[in-house]
Amino acid sequence: MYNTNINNSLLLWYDKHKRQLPWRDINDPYKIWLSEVMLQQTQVNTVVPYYKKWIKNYPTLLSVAESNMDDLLKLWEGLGYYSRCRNFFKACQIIKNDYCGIIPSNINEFNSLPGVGPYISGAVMSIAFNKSVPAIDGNISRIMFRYLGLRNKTKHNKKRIISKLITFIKLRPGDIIQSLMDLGSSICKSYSVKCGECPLSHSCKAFLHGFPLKYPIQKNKKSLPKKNIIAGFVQKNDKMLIVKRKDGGALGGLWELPMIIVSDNSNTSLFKTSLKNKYNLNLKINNKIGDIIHSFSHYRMNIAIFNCENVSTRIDYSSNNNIIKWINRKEIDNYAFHKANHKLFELLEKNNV
DNA sequence: AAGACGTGGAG
DNA sequence: TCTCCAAGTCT
Repeated sequence: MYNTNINNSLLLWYDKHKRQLPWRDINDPYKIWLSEVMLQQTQVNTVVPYYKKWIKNYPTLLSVAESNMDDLLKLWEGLGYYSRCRNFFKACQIIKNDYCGIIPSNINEFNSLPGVGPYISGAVMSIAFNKSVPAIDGNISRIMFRYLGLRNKTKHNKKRIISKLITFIKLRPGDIIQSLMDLGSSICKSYSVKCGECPLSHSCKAFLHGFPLKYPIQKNKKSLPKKNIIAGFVQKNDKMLIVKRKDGGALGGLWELPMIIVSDNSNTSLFKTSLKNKYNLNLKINNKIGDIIHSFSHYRMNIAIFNCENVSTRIDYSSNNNIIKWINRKEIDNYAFHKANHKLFELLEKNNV
């Protein structure tokens, strides 16, 4: 059941080729966990500066648990998938309150925390606690499909992959898991392979069959839907209006210029109505400043931004529990905005608005 | 179970 | 410019 040869080959390769990363060669489960959360669907080079900045500000789990959502989101700003940040914060608070601040080394307890799924629990168990628990991320999945010569991502095949991985990880499980991820990022990539440098090629079925890139079969994706959006640069005296997005939804907890989805973003009447309904603001909408394009993983948006004046006579902005603020342009850095806003801010600068 | 959820980089 | 991807999880 235990594959000594593969275990040795991987460890030899890893000891020679492992990447030096800020979360390597430590066994603090808090730091390992944080790195895994940040690395979800996100490239290593993107994560490194965010990870360093976070650890500098929050060196311990307790410091996170005692922080607040706004400050944490500000550190996460630009990294994307913001529910990761919200869930990590919640999970740290749960550990503080229910586990005396100690990260549970029991996989079922750890796996029950928000934002912790099968991959992260396996990764933390193996890397931080040195337990022989499999962890399957995109890299390891691809490598194992190729290694076993499997093409279809069926439930049955996924089970075979887990069983096979378990035979690899008896000795130094955390290093084996990380060696496979390094292998997947440098040698056994989605669209290119260097089988000549791979420590597994001698027993890799996809390699032996001659066409490793054909394993596994990729699903073709649907094209991105497009959404038209109107945003407003709304001024009152020297300040501009920003609004906070509702927790829980997309980009939850982040700030943005007021914006709405419309079918035709040259028609501003709906925008005017929306700001009246949501914030009890009366707007005079002036010239269009420009457009920006911004894509998410699941849709592409075209945002037209208009110059607006607040002409409300009454100061009553508390309707519907919507949180808004009037800020000076110099205060932008104090709030976490999603990327589309930074593109809009650049546009304002460029047009001397 | 398929779609939502962000962003930047590579080709 | 466009498409696909990069250490997944939640609903």
